[in-house]
Amino acid sequence: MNTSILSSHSRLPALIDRLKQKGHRITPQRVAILQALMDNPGHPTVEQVYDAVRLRFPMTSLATVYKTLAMMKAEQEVVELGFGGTSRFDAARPYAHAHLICGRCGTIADLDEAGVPEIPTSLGAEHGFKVIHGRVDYHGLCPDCQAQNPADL
Amino acid sequence: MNTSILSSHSRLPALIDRLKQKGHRITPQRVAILQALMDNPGHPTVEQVYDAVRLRFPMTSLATVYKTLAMMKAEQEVVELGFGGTSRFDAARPYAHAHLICGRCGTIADLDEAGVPEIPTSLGAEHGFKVIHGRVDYHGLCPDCQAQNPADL
DNA sequence: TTATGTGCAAACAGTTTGCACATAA
DNA sequence: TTATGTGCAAACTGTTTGCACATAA
Repeated sequence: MNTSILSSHSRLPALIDRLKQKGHRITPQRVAILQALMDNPGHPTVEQVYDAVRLRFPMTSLATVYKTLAMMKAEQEVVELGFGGTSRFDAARPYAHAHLICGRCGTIADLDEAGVPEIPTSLGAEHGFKVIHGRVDYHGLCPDCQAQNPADL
Repeated sequence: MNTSILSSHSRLPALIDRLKQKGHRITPQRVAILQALMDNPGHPTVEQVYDAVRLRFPMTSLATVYKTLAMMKAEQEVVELGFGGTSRFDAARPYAHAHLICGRCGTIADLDEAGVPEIPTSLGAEHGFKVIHGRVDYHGLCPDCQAQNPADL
């Protein structure tokens, strides 16, 4: 179990309050979706969120998951990360992390606390762009794929 | 016109040679696709590459563009960048650049030569991961969207 | 009570694939 | 000559939407 001081236990109620104050209703489905997002330390696909949600609320539909994620994205509570075909979602976590993405097998590994530049809030001042979330990806080849096709490298 | 010292004029023949040496045939369609990729300083969608290609070779099909891009990705001559729904492609350019992505309107702006960390080749040594291409995105709100809905921010 | 959210199923958009024909080497 | 690439159209996958019903506030 994740024992991070930033686990969902401390962040979920605050998130619910923020959504309520913006006029969104808090349904059991949404609570389950929010929990699934905050409990997942990775970058789950919509399908993975859906599966996690159904453990609590089996009657939740995929469409509702999509709609709720869209709402949260609009409220900037979540960041949509496109990795190739499928979208993945990342609850706007306060700590930065980089991704190691294998171009051959598609594996996405996390690289916490390394190689990630601090988010330059100065960007806002210079370009008028308000930065919510910084993302760093390293595309390349994972060890397995390097070993499998040495001739191609 | 792009007057960069790294323009397609100097890079295209070398790219063609590399593909030939790997056993790929060089068809007129492929040349047009390669040129379109190298001439585009941004991160074109498949459709945009397709449109550019048709200016030279109107008979080129979309399927061929997809197939050629897949081949180039496998050969690591191009990086596929997923931004939300559609994929975009970036000829593996030797200079780093960051993206400013507006979560509301979807605009993607380039931020050359700023905020981009040098690609840590040390990653390879530590994790066995061979880095081909580093990517830095800043998700947030563009100036226009900040102005349009100040109440939501 | 009533504006908002849910669930289903149909519609969509982007991407991939199979196969007959064309062609680079 | 022949293995490889092309083009078409059909198939797929992930995502979005319309609408009747349910429900949080």
